[in-house]
Amino acid sequence: MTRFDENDAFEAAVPLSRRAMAARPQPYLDDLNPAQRAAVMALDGPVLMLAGAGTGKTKALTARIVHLLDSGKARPNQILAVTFTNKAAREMKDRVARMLGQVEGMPWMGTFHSISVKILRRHAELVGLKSNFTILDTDDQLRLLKQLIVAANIDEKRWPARMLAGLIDNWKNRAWTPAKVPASEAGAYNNRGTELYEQYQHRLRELNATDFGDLLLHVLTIFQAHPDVLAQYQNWLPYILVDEYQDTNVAQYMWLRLLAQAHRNICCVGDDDQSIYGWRGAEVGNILRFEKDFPGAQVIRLEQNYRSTPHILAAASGVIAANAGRLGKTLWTERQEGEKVRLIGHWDGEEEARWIGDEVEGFQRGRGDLRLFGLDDMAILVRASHQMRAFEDRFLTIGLPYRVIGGPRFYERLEIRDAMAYFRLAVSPEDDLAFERVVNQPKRGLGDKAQQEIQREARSHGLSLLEGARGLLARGGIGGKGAGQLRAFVDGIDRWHAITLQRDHDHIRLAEQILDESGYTAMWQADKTPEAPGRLENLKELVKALEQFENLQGFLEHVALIMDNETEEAAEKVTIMTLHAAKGLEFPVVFLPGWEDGLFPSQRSMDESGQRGVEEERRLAYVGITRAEQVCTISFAANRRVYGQWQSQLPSRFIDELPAAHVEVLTPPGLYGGGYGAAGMASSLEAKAMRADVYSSPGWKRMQDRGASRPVSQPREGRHVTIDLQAVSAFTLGCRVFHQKFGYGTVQGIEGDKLDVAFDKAGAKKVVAGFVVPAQQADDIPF
DNA sequence: GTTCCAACATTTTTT
DNA sequence: ATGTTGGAAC
Repeated sequence: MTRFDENDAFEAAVPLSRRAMAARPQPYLDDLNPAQRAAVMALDGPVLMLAGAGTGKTKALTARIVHLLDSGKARPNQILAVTFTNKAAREMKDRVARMLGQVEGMPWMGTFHSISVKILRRHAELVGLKSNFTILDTDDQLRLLKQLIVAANIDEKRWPARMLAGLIDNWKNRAWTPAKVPASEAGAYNNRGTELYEQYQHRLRELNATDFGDLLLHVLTIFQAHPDVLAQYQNWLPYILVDEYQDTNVAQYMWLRLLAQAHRNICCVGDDDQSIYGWRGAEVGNILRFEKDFPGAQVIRLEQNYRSTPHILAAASGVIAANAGRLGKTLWTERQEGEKVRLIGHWDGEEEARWIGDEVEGFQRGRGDLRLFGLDDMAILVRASHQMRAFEDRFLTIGLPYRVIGGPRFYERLEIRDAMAYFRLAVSPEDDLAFERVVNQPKRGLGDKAQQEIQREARSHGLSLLEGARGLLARGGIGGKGAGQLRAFVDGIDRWHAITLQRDHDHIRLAEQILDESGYTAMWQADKTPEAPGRLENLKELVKALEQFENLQGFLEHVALIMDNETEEAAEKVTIMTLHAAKGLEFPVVFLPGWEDGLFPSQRSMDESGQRGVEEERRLAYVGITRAEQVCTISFAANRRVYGQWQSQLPSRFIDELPAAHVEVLTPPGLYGGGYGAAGMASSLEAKAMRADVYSSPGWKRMQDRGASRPVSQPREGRHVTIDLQAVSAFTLGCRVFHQKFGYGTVQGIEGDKLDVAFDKAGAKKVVAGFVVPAQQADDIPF
């Protein structure tokens, strides 16, 4: 973690010296194109940099920072540079450092959350917190909510805590404090949503804790309620830069607007076509209305692409063109060479994995006239993480080294979270959530009963759980084997806590001591399940990670905000990851498998968000294609096993949108000459004929022999039926409908453009009317 | 208090 | 198919 001087960050703005104004060579401007240079030089007034994929936006952004400093306009601590991820923040820091040779003085470069924490620690008392508040992660949050749900006598089965957590998160993303949640949301979570939200916030305050949403929301509240504090920050930070602006949610937007109001010197960089986080509150609208929010804003488009071949750009543009309401950009490149985007259909998912494995090996050895590619140059980008498995299986079989990005993160693993809870207890023994997590981990014979006793004791005296336990032991309120174990646990915490208070204690040694004395290490050593050795390994790694910090406290703070795990192994490997994880990356060779309707675009996205959902999926397709520098291969399978069930698939509607002139359709290899290779590009009638062909093919018979079931009739027309809002009237209560994925069902309810449908096979689901057809329409289509 | 089995869900993910 | 979770049996 980059260390910075607290005082430096909060130092009042000092008039600039003249020395910086002196003429100096400005090499960082030299290798910019005209658009980039315009974005860098426009230092007065609001700027929106619309930067398409691969157009050098990070370069322009960092050059702008350097220019701000170099021209003497701003001192390093006067620039607020916000990103979404730690990775992006790190990259920006690195690049500024490379251009300038130092970043120590840039205390306000970081993620929305890390900057918010810095502000909130200073003004915590304004929102009823102490400045040493703890930051809860999703797990702690859920446990807290569960307690509230139980206390409120709600059936947790029908109203899961996850749902409430999601709801509260959504509200916080929209900057709604409990008091500001609009009446229209009153029905949420069985009519008790707002009430529980309020209780939750109350509990958090009692625990002197915040969740991630609070970090932003509290700062927002402070800014709104205390104009003097806001004015202070406005003066401190007259220059604002924002990366990935298309991903900001309403709370972040308000946060930014308040800070930018005074000086109006804000530069936002983003690409409306790459907004793929709508489902977690990102508002494309923020970028679309930038010019309205900041009148007189300059909009600068970066359109020259330095990454991909013309064919790849054309394919991506063709797909994204189908979206409505874009700001619009036309990517171009000076490059001439390059091959077309390749499209291939496969019989099933396994064949697809096999083929891609072969291709990867082919590229590695050098394929025809193409240059050799290393494994690091190749990536497989999937829509959903469960698609990764097929590739892992295949690559293991053929011994192809691969790396999966986006598995469960290190700090989210069970054993790491347990160990961290022990550390938390050692640092702050009053941390009740940590106490709860590990009192009985390893098993100490302290089950529900004993824990309830501790709770009661603590609550009745207004003490922490640890003190409650101590009190219970003192008055003999607990008996048997549990008592001795609890005594040892309490003593242990006291002992460890005492050590943390010593100056110059060895915190690494302490960590080892905690894990040993608590019996936690022993617990995993005794465990004979196959994953136990791995877990022990992880614990060792955790202790090693401590070396970079001065004490446990600093480490815990870091982990709460960072939560990532960048163990980069050197060996060459193919990368497998989701499309979401791939944003911001690039690879010479990209494979995009699984382009089948229902998988990509995802059925759920369409059912829940209708046309808006399809548009976001389409942006995801755009992100996918534009990751490729030289070779981009899109593929789909006619049959796929989904949750252990064979399903016949239709090529993605996005395949229909690919501009044929830039696509090379590869003949499907193998036995099954069903003609699926071009199905996605054929007219619907032809496609239907081809499907009929496939179902009568020997290949399909063979699949049936292997246990595949005959697919539900999936009318291709269904994919393109778009029923406008009035046409919801085509549906009545009780009418029969047909859905691509779930088959036949009966309409149970109608709300707006959503239908509540009881499907014969899949149970009750809510779907957008545009994505089901009246049953008789489906019956008309022969199969 | 612990272990085992049936029911259940199952896009995407950062902080 | 597979992993998680809650409740019943031990």
